[in-house]
Amino acid sequence: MPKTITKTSLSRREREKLRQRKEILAAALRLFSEKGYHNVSMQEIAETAEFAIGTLYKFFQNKEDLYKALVMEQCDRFEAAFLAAIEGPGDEIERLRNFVRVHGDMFRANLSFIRLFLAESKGASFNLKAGLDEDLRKRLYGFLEKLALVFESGMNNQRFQKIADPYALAVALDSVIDSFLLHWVASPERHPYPEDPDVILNIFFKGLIPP
Amino acid sequence: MPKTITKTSLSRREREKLRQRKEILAAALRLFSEKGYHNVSMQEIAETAEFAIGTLYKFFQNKEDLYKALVMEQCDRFEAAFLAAIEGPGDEIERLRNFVRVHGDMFRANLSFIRLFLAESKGASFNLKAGLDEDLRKRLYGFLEKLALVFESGMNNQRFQKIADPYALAVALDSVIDSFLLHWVASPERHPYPEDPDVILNIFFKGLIPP
DNA sequence: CAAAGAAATGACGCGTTGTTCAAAAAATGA
DNA sequence: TCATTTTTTGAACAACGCGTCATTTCTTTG
Repeated sequence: MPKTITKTSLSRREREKLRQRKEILAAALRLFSEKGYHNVSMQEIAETAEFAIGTLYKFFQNKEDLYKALVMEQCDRFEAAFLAAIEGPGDEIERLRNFVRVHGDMFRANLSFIRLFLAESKGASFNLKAGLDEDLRKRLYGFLEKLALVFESGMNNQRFQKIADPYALAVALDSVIDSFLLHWVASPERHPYPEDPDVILNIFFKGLIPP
Repeated sequence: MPKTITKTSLSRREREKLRQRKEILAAALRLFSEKGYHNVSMQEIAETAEFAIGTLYKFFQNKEDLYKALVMEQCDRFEAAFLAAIEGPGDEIERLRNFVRVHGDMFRANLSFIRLFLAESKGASFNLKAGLDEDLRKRLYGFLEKLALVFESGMNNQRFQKIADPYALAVALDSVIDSFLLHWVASPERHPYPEDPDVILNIFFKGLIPP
């Protein structure tokens, strides 16, 4: 009767549960990414994950709950990767380059989730009653403030000129990257996401109007 | 029996029909903007517009049709205004300023539609079976090509430096404006949409890295 | 004014979907 | 092995919403 569970390793039962949960979320991710919240039924998720409908309700209170958990957990991964890039080593310019690069990498590796992610974080998502979008927007703002710190720090040590408010620059850079990625998703051959981060960053680094 | 209709003025009946159609679309716009496609029922639209459900089907084949017509007609207005700005008089810089300004004006005047517009044109919209988003994306691309011409022309007559591909610049400017507007919608007092277009344009005009 | 035609109405049919729960199956442990 | 507990299952339920169409209301015309 192994009631006690070590902090680091869970009981076999619990590990099994987590595995199942992950499988359900994986199936749901695939479906939601392809068809959107309202065009996927619990029936469908259950079939794809090879569980009975009832089983889904052992893990998630309802459909909304399942969806929220899915989006939130994916966002955790994205946020962690982006933070690592902008708070890692290197000067401000190098960190911005890393950010652009990691953004591209993450999106390439999670193609199916991109559209869902952009829809939820940028465009208005009317999927859920109690706004998931609000939670996500808050997280985005929090991240943008940290990205703004990179610009601010660069301005403080004379590496950057004060051409705009740091937060505004953060907003701008993030949106430009997302736009480039969206174009890349739409037609990868016509609008490839640049290997060289400076293709994007030069828009910010260099001035359009000659000095 | 006024069967013949002048090209310019329609019969009383037809004018009446158009008025009704407009009223239905106005009601639908309000509802869809607030709650999104899937959270608005035909019942609700009918009640808001003060018609019977059946009447809606005199004007639109089905719910999707109604929604598409709504979004498309709104986009017509936006596109026309934007085109007037970037193809109007003035040098390239002035035209870009106009574009930023008009963008702000249009959005301010159509607040309720912004989120819907961004969701449909930027984020993935899974609302409809046969992609409205694809149509809109095509239109967006077409417009961006015209916006790119402004940058190209500026480069050709030495007003602009060739810091990036003109189309890339168009994508970037458009996305930055939209992002600023989205932030403004979320909290108008904290992130006001700048009266002075150069607050946004300086990100492009001036270089972050000193020459 | 009355008959014929046109338009508007909204209750209802029908399919869909989220959620429940009693029964079946599997796991447990003595 | 078998009684007991835990987990899984999926048919049944209830709610909902789109779109239809028989009926009513309004308009036109003779």
